[in-house]
Amino acid sequence: MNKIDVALICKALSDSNRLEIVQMLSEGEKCGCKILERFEITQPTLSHHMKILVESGIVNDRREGKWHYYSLNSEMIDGFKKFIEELGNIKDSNAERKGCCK
Amino acid sequence: MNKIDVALICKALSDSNRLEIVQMLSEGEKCGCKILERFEITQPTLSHHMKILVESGIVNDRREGKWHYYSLNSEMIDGFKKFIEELGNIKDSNAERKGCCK
DNA sequence: ACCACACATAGATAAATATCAATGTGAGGT
DNA sequence: ACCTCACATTGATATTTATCTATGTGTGGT
Repeated sequence: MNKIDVALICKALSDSNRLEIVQMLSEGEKCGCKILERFEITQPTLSHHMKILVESGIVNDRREGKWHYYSLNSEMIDGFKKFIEELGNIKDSNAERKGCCK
Repeated sequence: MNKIDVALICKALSDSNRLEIVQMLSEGEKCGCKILERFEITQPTLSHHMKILVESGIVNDRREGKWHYYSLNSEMIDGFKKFIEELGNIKDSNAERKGCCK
């Protein structure tokens, strides 16, 4: 997973409504109206948020009849976690800080 | 660490320039001008990005004479990692999906 | 054929964001 | 005192975003 993908996922998670939706989906697959119940937003707004989550790749959208079932894309989540896990892990390679601005 | 903090950090990481800055800081503490060298942005733009990173809490700013030394705030990074690590971990609690839209 | 329901799309608006050129600030060196 | 350097702040602008109301689309039931 590259920097652009990760930045996109971060953008998707940078809204606390969307973050909460992802947490909800940790409980398992859920349909749109079930998600809508838990928020004080209108249906078009939820639709907008779901689109962003799906386009970032971390949420799957499965249609069945009238309904849309949303779930987490665990491959994507795992890739994202791996990237984040490596953030801040010091690489000795060129960890010198001697020369600065000179 | 709560949802709002995490959303703020995600917002900070949702720009690929800033994501790259954080990766750079994984190498160790760096001063602003050293960071600026690696990007094709102006100094005010970098200043703007650094402010967002510092305000999100994941980057520290240490002044020394004329310089600003930036480094990762490992407590914050760890808290963030912990939160992300738990994303998508299924909680059995109420993982039923039987009733939907009815 | 019609209606109700779940969801999407369009259009509008207010707020936030990324970026720049220009200018301010504060520290060190001469 | 003056200049230079590292960085911040101030507008300004173009783009993106979150949200709404209103309307469209497709599916299932009667």
